[in-house]
Amino acid sequence: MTATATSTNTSATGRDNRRPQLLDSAARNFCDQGYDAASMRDIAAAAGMKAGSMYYYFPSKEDLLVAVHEEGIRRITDAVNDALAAVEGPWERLRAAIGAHLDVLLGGGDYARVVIKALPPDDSEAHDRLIALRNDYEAIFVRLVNELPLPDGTSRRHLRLLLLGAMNWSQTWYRPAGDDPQAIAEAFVQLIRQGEPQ
Amino acid sequence: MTATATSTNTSATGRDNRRPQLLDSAARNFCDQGYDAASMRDIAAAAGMKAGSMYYYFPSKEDLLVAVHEEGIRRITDAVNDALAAVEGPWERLRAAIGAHLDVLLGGGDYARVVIKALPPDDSEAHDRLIALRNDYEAIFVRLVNELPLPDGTSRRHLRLLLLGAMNWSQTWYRPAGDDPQAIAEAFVQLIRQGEPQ
DNA sequence: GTCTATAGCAAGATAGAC
DNA sequence: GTCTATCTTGCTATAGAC
Repeated sequence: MTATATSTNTSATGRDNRRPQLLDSAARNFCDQGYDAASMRDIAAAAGMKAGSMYYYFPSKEDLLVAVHEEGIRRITDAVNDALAAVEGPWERLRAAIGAHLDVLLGGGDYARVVIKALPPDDSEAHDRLIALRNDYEAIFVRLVNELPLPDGTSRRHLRLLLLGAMNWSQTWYRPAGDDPQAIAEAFVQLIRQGEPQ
Repeated sequence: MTATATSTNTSATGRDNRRPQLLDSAARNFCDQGYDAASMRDIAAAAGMKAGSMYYYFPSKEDLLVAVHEEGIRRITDAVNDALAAVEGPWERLRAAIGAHLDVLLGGGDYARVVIKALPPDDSEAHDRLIALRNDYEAIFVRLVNELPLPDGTSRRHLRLLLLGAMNWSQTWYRPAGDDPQAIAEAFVQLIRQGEPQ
């Protein structure tokens, strides 16, 4: 008996739970329709289940959204950290991070998109928690921007907000037929980098 | 009989309709709660009316949202055009436009906020129409960016998307206690302008 | 674990009195 | 024009059988 399994197995395969499929389905539905418009029935149906059964895995719709957000943030964070692992130079590192962020956000499936598109109601308990999660992630960019060689008096805070805003808003206008996420990242960095001190 | 009035007056004051109050209330509720979560009952109540009565003015909730968007876009457009009227110089004009956009978006009431925060469902008929409205507005920035003196090879399209994204996303992080919209506009322009050709 | 069935409620919209 | 009353529909969530 391991400490992680709290109950006896009910399936010979060990895959005794369908949380992952439910999360996938929830991510897809929240992304397509928004949090309010997505229904538990539809989410369950897309995972091959009836609505009532979901409550075995998630005690409420809001908990489901929180779980999708956590997974989404985790995926973006991992992608950005992976992209940074082998890159040297402050501008190159910023470019790599923006590229990874845009890759996941624009071409990486539904989880990351939900993080940007579907927030819970402003007054809910989950709201503050998800904002905090996002802030943790954005701390990566605080550091990347702080390491840039910039003229004195440049507002690094506004630079970070400018870039994160531009990145996150790109969901609004991005079309796969246009230039790809890496090209967008390159263009954004060039715009900031113009005339930098050589 | 004028062509614009289609029925006999029913009120001695001439203010025979309460559309404006309903729009105000709708803007406030869509802004605070989002399109789906805002209810026709609440919107009507805030305008001193019962839900059923609203349908005299607006045939559906979606029509109400469209009307709020139209008014929001109109207000942003007017503010930006007013700000541009007296300003010369391409960078100064860009700065003025960003300042006006941010003023309305961050401190100008609910209409403009709804334009950014509350879109109708992706598959609705109203959606395309509101996107088109926004594109018309953003054409102002196409022109402002085209007039900037920039190094050859700079992607003016990406510069515009960068700036509009940063502006619109600012609703997410802006707090009245921090620096004001004009200061943010100044900071954004400085970040792009660094090392411009003198 | 998944089901059926349903409680309990709130929503958008309509009908018709006044 | 605004009301009351209500239709119809959909939702989250729960209860209990299997």
